[in-house]
Amino acid sequence: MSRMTVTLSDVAREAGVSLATASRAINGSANRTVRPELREKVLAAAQRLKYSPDANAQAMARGRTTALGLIVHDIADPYFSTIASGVTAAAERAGLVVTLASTDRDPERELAFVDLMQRQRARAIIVAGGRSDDAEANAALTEALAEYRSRGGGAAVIGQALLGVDTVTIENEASTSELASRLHALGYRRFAILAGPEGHLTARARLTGFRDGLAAHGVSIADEDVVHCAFTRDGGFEGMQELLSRGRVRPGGARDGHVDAVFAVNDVMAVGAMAAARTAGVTVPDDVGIAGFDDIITLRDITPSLTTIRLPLADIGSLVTELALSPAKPEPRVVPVDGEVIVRDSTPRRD
Amino acid sequence: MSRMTVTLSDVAREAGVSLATASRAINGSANRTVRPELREKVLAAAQRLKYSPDANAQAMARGRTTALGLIVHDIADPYFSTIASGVTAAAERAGLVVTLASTDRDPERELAFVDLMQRQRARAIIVAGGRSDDAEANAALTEALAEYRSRGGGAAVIGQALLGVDTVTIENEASTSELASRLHALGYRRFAILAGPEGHLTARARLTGFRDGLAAHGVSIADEDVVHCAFTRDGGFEGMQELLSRGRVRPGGARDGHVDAVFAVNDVMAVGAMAAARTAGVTVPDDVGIAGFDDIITLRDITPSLTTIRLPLADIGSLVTELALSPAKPEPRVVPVDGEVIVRDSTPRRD
DNA sequence: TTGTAGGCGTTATCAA
DNA sequence: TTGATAACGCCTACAA
Repeated sequence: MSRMTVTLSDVAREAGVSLATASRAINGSANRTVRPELREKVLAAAQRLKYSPDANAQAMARGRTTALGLIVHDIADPYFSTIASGVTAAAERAGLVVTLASTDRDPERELAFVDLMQRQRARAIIVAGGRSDDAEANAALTEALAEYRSRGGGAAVIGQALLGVDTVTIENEASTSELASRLHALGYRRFAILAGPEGHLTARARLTGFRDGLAAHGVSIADEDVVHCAFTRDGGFEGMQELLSRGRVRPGGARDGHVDAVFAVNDVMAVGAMAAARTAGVTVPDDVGIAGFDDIITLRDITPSLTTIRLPLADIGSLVTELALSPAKPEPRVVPVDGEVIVRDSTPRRD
Repeated sequence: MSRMTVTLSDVAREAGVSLATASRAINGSANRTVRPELREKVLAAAQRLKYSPDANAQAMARGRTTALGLIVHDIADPYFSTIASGVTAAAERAGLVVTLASTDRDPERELAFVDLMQRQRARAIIVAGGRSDDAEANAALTEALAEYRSRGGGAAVIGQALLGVDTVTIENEASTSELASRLHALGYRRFAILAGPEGHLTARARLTGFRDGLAAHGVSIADEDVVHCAFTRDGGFEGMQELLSRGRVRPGGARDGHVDAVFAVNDVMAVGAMAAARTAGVTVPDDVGIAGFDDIITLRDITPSLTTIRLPLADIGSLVTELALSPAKPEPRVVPVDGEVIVRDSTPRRD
């Protein structure tokens, strides 16, 4: 092994120029002024020495880094990984590098990561994933982000606009309301909802919107038909089991008073619910219709195909990145994104 | 806004100690020797000033960073996102931060990212995702990684052991061979394979293993029943369409000479194939059996449930991270990981 | 135990 | 157009 590290000084010496000139030749500084002849010499020397600029040193000298922090609840979840793909794409376009944190829904780890990004002097932080109604956790994160922004960092969030920063919101209520109308128009009358965790704001909005949508048609949902459960596949599975054991959903189809359609507040829950139904000998959609939310790509081919609400997740990822990177306004911006109701085979027309 | 940035010097001054003492008090340097009394004073000052150490400056002064680079083909693909979750977990354990690149299978972007990580002086680089047989691209990446390692970086790969670095290999041939045997034992006799791209080494290994496994039972696969296609859901869909249009798979079940089971070299392809079959009025598994590879979690609930080969993807992610971080050996290590054949409803026993 | 001072690799300011 | 040289923020021998 030769010298541990080749520095710009080495290149300068090799090229027979000053450090300053070498620097200018290589990065083409603002007032680009290096005689082509010298520039060639420097570039050649750099190549010969396999010079690789130290990004940390550059960041330090320039006073700005090239990092972008992304916080997700769980990168293995297709919802988040699709958003992440949009974020990485937008970041690459902006010449930035994405630093990823998968926090497993732990507020403390979210805070820790914001702090970490602060220390890395990351250009911006993106927080994906619905908030809970844990006021303390939200306040802490709000403050951490405010502190981060007061030091010049950008920040943007996907979900609820309650962290005091630019936010891409999902039109949860409007789209679930629309979904409810569509299902009603298809002839469904008795609904149950796998509603997610009680404190989960996104879940709550979807529940509310769905209920409101039905109310507009004079249909209400009994409390016993709203089952709270985890926001995951297993949550959907267990929630449906609960409905089954309560006799709200039954094999052989809905009859007087039984549920004829189940709305799960996200796709993976809907899939879990379908599995539970299957296990119990309940046929979807013959015995009961099922709808979800998100339109996860990997799940587009399940049978029966799932009625759901499509979210442009990758676009949302790009959008939130651009928000986080654009110069901050005095007032946080809120960019709403629509969901599109997609009716598929899991909720056929009822007679 | 007060001073743009509060530095360690500010803290030192505020606490009435020297820069060195402040540094030692805050990070607890090697020979931790700071009177508790002073340490308290420094910590208090830091808190008062909301001091946040500059990770870049620290990295520079210490001569080592805290970054780990992860290269995947497509983070939205559940295969890669699950691996990524294992990588982030292991990285967090090691006190590192993961920098993510989603290269869309573009060799040039892979190279560019290795170079980028080199400049960031990342501690290690992990490359996930099967190689193609593009000798030129592989050689270029091999060289880039070698260069990176010669400068002290760690590197490890998931897939084929042909990049000259530590590798976690998947026992593609052994497991597909085993799968073939199991299917044969279930009574399947005429197979087709959705084989992925011709140059894709992982796809090729799975094809080979499957063929070999069948050969051991005296069964061979006609060339016309091996369909090359993209390594994606759409590839599986189109491949199956091809089999259908060739009349190799038909509605109403297999009869003399028709295919009674289709092996897709990964799960998302298998799902695409099932969709194509469904579209053509071919019932799975009644008319034809289908098997995949990977056991993607999100797909565990599809109907009929998919016979596949389970890979511990998250564990593989952690494992490859540990490899990349462990001190380099003169010879690259190769750690093989077994797949476990899981027979489900998509390939029931044939009479 | 604490402080002084040099160094990490670049960029940027200011003369020349 | 080029070249010294001072930052950038922190760590760490070395000295006191």
